[in-house]
Amino acid sequence: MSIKKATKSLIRKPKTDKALETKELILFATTQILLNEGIGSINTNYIAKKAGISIGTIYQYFKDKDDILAQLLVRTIDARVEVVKNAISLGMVLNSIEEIVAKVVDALLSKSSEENSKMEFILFSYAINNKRLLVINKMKSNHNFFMPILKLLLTAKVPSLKKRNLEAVSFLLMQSTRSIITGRILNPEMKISDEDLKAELGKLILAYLKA
Amino acid sequence: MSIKKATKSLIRKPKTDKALETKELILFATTQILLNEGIGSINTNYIAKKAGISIGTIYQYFKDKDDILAQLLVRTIDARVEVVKNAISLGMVLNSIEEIVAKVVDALLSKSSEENSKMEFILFSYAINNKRLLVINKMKSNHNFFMPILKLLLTAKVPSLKKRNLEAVSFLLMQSTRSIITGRILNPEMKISDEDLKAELGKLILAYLKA
Amino acid sequence: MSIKKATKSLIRKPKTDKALETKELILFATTQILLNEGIGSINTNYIAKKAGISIGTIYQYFKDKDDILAQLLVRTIDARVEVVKNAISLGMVLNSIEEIVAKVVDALLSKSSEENSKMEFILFSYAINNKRLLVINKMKSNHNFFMPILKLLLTAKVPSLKKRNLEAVSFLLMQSTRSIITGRILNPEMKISDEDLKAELGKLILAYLKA
Amino acid sequence: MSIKKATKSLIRKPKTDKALETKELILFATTQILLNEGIGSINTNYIAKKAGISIGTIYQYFKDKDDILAQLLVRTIDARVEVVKNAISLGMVLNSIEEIVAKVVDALLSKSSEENSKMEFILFSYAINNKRLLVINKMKSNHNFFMPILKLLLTAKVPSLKKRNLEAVSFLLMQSTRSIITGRILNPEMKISDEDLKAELGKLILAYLKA
DNA sequence: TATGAATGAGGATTCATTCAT
DNA sequence: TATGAATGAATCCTCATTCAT
Repeated sequence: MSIKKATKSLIRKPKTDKALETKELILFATTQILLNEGIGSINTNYIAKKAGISIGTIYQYFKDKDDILAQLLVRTIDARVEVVKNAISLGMVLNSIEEIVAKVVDALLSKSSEENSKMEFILFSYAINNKRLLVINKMKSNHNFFMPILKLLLTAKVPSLKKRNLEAVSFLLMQSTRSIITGRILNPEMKISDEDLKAELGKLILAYLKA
Repeated sequence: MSIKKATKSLIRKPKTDKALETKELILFATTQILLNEGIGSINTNYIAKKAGISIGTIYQYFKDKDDILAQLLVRTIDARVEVVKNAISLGMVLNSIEEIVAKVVDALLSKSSEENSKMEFILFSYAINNKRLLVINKMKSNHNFFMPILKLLLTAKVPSLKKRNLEAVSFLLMQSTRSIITGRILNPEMKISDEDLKAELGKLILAYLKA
Repeated sequence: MSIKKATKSLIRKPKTDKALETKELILFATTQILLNEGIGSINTNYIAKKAGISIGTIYQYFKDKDDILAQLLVRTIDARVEVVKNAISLGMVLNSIEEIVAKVVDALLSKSSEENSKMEFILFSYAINNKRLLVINKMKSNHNFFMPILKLLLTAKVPSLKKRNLEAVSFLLMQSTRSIITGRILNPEMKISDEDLKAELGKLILAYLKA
Repeated sequence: MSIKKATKSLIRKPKTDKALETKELILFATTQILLNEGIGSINTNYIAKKAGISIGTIYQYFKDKDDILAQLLVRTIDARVEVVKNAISLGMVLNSIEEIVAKVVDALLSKSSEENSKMEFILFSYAINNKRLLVINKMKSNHNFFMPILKLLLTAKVPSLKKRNLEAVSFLLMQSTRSIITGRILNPEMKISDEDLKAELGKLILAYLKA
């Protein structure tokens, strides 16, 4: 997450259990601060305090502050990929497109995905706004991994899509889905029920696929 | 040794042409920095330098740094509202829903809206991530102004919508559209042509409305 | 763009000897500047320079500049209380009122109390003039601690006082004494000898008590 | 009130009524701010605003900020002198010392003297704390003017004083009186009534004179 | 005389990072 | 490995004062 110098790099790769735990402590504390107080409250001394360790220790495990955020974003993205994978992989490829969409939408909008979505928004916009290349590349590599699978699935299930710009279709689908998830989180007092939201998102995706 | 002095803010409300011009200079410089270097590069001394004025002058017209960004976001949002207004207002209420959607999509994705969209993303995520209430309220009041109009238009043109949760439908439409616009800007090397994007976004909206 | 971040204050409570020493260094440097150059010359960079530390270190131990002054005033007040306590506590309650007054006056006007008195004037008037509540409250709590003792002592030694407004008597005694001490310090070229001053102050107090 | 440079000095000595009024406006606004908000809220732009004039105009009548405060202090001191003069001058030299003391105490502690006392405290401690020579000298010249008169009066009325250090006696009297006046103002919630305070101050002075 | 836009030195504070122990 | 004291560059903001109109 840093474009700066590349001098010393004696970052410990934690091997002992204890060390691994310490690293988790740091990432956990950071997550808590991000979710509860926002990225404006993130600073290394505060993270150390929340994690119950000393500031020096942070630098045993992370190159710098951005490194913490970057690793956290990577985790967050991976977690979301996992969610989607789990929603589909269960032999579901045999199901109808309606069922698949329902499953995926359900997984993405589930309560358990909420924190991840919020983290993704916070960290992603931070990375974008500060031109953090590492993170942006991670997003892209992720995109590149997912796109072929999505395209394959789509053309298999909705043959009519073959005639359309699949790149664009996938892009629209992903962006829409992402923004609706985030929108709900950023508007906690929104009156729309989870059920309605899931139903409408499913409807939007299917209608668009068959358009 | 505990209570701060509450000096009245002596912000100048520019009345001279000269003063008004200076204020514009500051806002323009800030915009340039935001678009070209990102919000991470924003600092008052740099703004002053870019604007060709002294640091003190900034504080004649703005309460603090955030005040500059807030005023800029307000402008940005107003500009987008204007774009949509212009796209619709031309007696177009008589046209078909297809034509209306095409016009609006065209306006929103036009080259001239690009900077605004980027600004909106930068400033909005900054405001959200730093819990800036003023801005969030501005977004809401804007939302509250637009929603009734949107609902009216939708039910008039697509009667079948009356049976659905209009709140949810509007929310999905607005979020999707917004994120697709932003997504294109954040991915400048994306291979999808503007024409394809406009066509697909129109398709998405119409398909969803008729779903 | 309107609400400030409320980062928890990460003030170090010095536990190492080193740290404790550093904090003393800061307080000592501040005292020197106050006594020699006046509160108009106080600024954090200058304090750091005089203390031989970096500016950041100050903020490891003090919330802000006022916090340094406040802690210094608390010390100053406590020191004066100590002076009076020591002057009386030595089984002196058995002595005559004349002896007690003489002892207290002697202690308060002693050379060793001079710096304290000057500090008290400087810091107290700063606190008053800038509406610093913390300090004012400290003064009051101090007053509340001392008043009952003073009243007890006075009525025991000068029974006739029972008929008078003890609150007022104590107030006049304390204010007069304080201002005479300060007056001498603020007028270093005054021609009155220390002996004369002590004698006269004693006379004033006793005469008033017996009035 | 300034030890700084002595370059340009094109200070207007107001001759027209209008100009005189403007100067009064400035002094009045400054007084209001000092009394209501404290010296920490004094700044030239704020004074100009409160006075309803432009910042530039201030510099037509005053050399710099300190000049305003200095002129205000001179006025304040003169006003107090006037109060004492008026209390005595009315052929009262023929009265008893008890009557004279009562009159003076009454005048000094009167409601109409309150603002003056507060101003004196604020401005005087400001001047002392910032080593403003002009003001300190004004205080001294005032002192030098008053001392002989006070001494004359005292020896005439209380012959026994001739044996004592008159310099010291006068000093103690003036300091005590001053501090009691100020003390009351700085402790507005003090429970002692004005009547009691006046009576006690009179008692203190007389008892001391006859000691 | 009056205006008020502009200036910029001065001073307060933050926070990522280093390094001796 | 862990600690935490120390650093100081970076940034924000204030306010007395000037000067062109």
